[in-house]
Amino acid sequence: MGSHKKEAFGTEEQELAELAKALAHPARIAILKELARRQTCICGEIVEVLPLAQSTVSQHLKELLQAGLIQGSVEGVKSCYCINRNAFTRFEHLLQSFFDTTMAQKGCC
Amino acid sequence: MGSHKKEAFGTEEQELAELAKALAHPARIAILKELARRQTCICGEIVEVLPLAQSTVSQHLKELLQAGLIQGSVEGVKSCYCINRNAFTRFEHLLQSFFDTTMAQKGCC
DNA sequence: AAAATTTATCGTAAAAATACGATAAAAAAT
DNA sequence: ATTTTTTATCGTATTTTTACGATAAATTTT
Repeated sequence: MGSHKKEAFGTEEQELAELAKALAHPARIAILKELARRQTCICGEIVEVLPLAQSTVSQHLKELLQAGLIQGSVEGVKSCYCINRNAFTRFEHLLQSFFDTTMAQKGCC
Repeated sequence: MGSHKKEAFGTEEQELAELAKALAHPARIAILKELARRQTCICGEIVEVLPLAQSTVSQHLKELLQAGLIQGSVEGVKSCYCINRNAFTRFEHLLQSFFDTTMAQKGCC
């Protein structure tokens, strides 16, 4: 019990679910917004903006990285993150086709 | 410790995160697609389509209900679910403004 | 060289999500 | 009236997520 079972679904569904999961916490949405807001894609000032400990923010950043929504590069002792626009575009396309499918017909309830 | 901390963020961020979380599992995406596919918004044939136990599907349906993405009505012994188009529209708007914000400028990495 | 800064990772704890079987409750069929 | 069907809920086990403090590793600053 409590297993995965996610492999049993289509790859598009899995992909969309993964990306949606990355957005499934307000902290990560806030991080993405903050990364977009700063013209310099600077890093751990994010920690100052969020009401979370540094290690927790680092963990959220890691999840966003794994989902592919952000990119990171080390710059001296500071790490620099920024939005991965390609992944965002892919995300938009997946959502588009999802909404196209689900909103196609009138509701019946 | 594993507390919430979600209240510390903006309501729009919380709202979007909630909706994204509802999409954060392929089974729920598959359920929504199936509900949209059938012209009659019928119910637990979903169980036959998904590779999950009846109780698990029921649990996923409950989460979709709580997120507001579907509506349910009891019809005799069968329960009938269908997509809540209003919630979907709201979801689309929230995503729109999120993408508008995050895709506004060129990446810098 | 020593101290301070920055960030990732480890360890840990608590909470939430995932999944199933068993069971209950209600309606339909026999 | 009894049996069957349908679905929600309960109990439980496992896994994942969330969060923090402590620490390590690397680079600056002093």
